[in-house]
Amino acid sequence: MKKIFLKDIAQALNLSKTAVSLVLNNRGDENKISKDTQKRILDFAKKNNYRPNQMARGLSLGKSETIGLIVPNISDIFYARIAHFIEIKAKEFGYNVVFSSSNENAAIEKELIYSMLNRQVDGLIIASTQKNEEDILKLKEANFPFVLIDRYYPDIKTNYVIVDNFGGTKNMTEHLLGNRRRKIGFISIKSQLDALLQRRLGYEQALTENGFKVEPNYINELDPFDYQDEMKGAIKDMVQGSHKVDAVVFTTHYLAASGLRELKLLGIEVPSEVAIISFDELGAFDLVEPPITASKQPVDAMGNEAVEILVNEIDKKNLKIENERVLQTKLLIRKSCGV
Amino acid sequence: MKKIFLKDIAQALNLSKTAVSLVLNNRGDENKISKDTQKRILDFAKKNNYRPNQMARGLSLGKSETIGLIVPNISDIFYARIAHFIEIKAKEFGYNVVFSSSNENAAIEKELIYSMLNRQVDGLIIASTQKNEEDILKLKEANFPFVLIDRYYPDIKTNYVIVDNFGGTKNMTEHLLGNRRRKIGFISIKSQLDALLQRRLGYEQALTENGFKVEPNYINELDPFDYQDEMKGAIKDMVQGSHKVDAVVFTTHYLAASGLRELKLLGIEVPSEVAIISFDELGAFDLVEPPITASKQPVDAMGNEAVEILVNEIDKKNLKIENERVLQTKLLIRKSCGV
DNA sequence: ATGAAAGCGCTAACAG
DNA sequence: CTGTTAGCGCTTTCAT
Repeated sequence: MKKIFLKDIAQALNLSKTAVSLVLNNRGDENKISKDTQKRILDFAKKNNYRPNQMARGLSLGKSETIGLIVPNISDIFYARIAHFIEIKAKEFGYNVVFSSSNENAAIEKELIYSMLNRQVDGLIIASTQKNEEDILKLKEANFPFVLIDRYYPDIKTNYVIVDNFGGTKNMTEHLLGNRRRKIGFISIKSQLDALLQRRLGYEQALTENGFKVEPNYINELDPFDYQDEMKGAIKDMVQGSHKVDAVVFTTHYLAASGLRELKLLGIEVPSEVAIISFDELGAFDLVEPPITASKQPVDAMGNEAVEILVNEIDKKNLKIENERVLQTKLLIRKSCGV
Repeated sequence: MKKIFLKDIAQALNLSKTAVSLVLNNRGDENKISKDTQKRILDFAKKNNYRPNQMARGLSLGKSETIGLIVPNISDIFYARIAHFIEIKAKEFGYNVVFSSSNENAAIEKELIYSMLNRQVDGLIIASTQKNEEDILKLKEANFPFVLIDRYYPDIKTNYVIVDNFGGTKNMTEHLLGNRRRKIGFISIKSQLDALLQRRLGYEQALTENGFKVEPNYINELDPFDYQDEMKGAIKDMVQGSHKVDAVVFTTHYLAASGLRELKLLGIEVPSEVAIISFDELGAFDLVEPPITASKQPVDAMGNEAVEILVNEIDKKNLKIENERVLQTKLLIRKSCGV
């Protein structure tokens, strides 16, 4: 375990640091260093377990071979899974990943971005609060490699990998319509997030396109930090109140879970009395009673493509990878929407 | 966004780099630098958005203010949640965290440990595969700060924060016994993990202590990478076969979920035909039908304490924080165990 | 084919 | 109170 440095191996082998460095970075051949010398260096390094100090290397190279990941909350299974795929893909390209959670707070996110820049990350993957237009613009102007995931800035041209929120929700709503539900409620989160707006638009479009009209009373957007408490009222009002909704679209997995919890407490039968459907999926949605029909997001593709685009940017290979990706969700039909 | 360096601000203000560095590191007073000069420096830095290069700083200081986190799989909600708490706590102390998943593979874990060391992390938090005794020992001998979480090495004296696996499972089993279940099955994962061994011992102890004997046929340990497939057979055998078990203890949340899935497929009623109980909890276990009684692990405390112990180690403050922590689980009684 | 030397940006003795 | 100087460990130009 005792540390050995570049110069140690140079001394031991009676060579220059240059030679050693070159060989260790696989540039021995191109610098015409004798096969024999190369072998000696490599062997010695292996034998003594040489491990370059990445801070020194990074300082010298001006890069860290690290990518930064900023998400609202790493303990949200959705982001955790994305992180997982990002990690795997990043490693393929030789990058490490450092993560931080913004807690959906723009100020924190801003701080995180700069903190990561100080840390000399080579690129950034951000699931932004969408309230940091300014800093995203700065990144862009500075030509710093980054890609947005999950959420993007419609007004800024950047790399991004998102999901078709509009289409996904439209599809969900049509599924409900197809199951002869006519009074379809919509429970979402009060937020400026474009994703959430798109989900509402998708819902509305499905209705109008099919000749139904959008009933504002059927729409309820809850406080993001207080949705659990507000859910009870929302459900009562929508399902038991005068509206008598016969289905509800939940725009996130945790809303669907929370909603179902309340429905159960109120003794309301799903799907006979009310059908429910969820945008985004939870691992146990198939075990819940009734199993919840949900639109599954392609987290794997999201993570993979984000890294690919990012690394491409970093390397400036400019392989012309398409860098504005809108992925499709997949409807998993279970029992919560009836027949 | 244009980068500004320490020397830029020194030049601009006609000062030395030293002065600037000192002030920026809050050591202005102790070095008797005039309040006025300090203010000028601070103001200028703020105004020009000075951000020190952490690689340079780290190289110079010999530390990175980063802690490394190695877990089996960051997309497992259990580890994701721990990561979340670790992140928060680490930030309190001024540390960033870089994570990597070992995929429960000792070789990968080993590689990760060294890769993180190269990255000059100041300390490590590891949920180890428990197959890297050698490297853990090396860390210890090298006096490198680290703390084990979730899994530890019984034979090595280290810092660790784990959970009372034995007690938790004993408690679960007794709960079943208390509900008049007499033929209690046990489904776990085939593994060398001490945690899993302890869970089995807890189960067995509960039985013998209460005058029942351990029936090997009631115990089934599945392949970690193939448990989904093997689950069907296990359930069939145990519940429908000659054994006719009337309860089963699952040692992880994913086993419980998988087991319940099979139970449902086979049309077996829970809890009337068979009760189930889970070590460790999933967010939706209260929504599942029936809601699953589970032993909840204190992920928050686990993350928090791990960081506290680690930072204490790093700072060598030696505050004599107790550094071998065994936390208690909490049984959440729901409906899957009957009355 | 190999080595000397400068430099990445910052910190820290030490000397004034 | 401030500045000079010497590193931290590695990469890289430029001679040789």
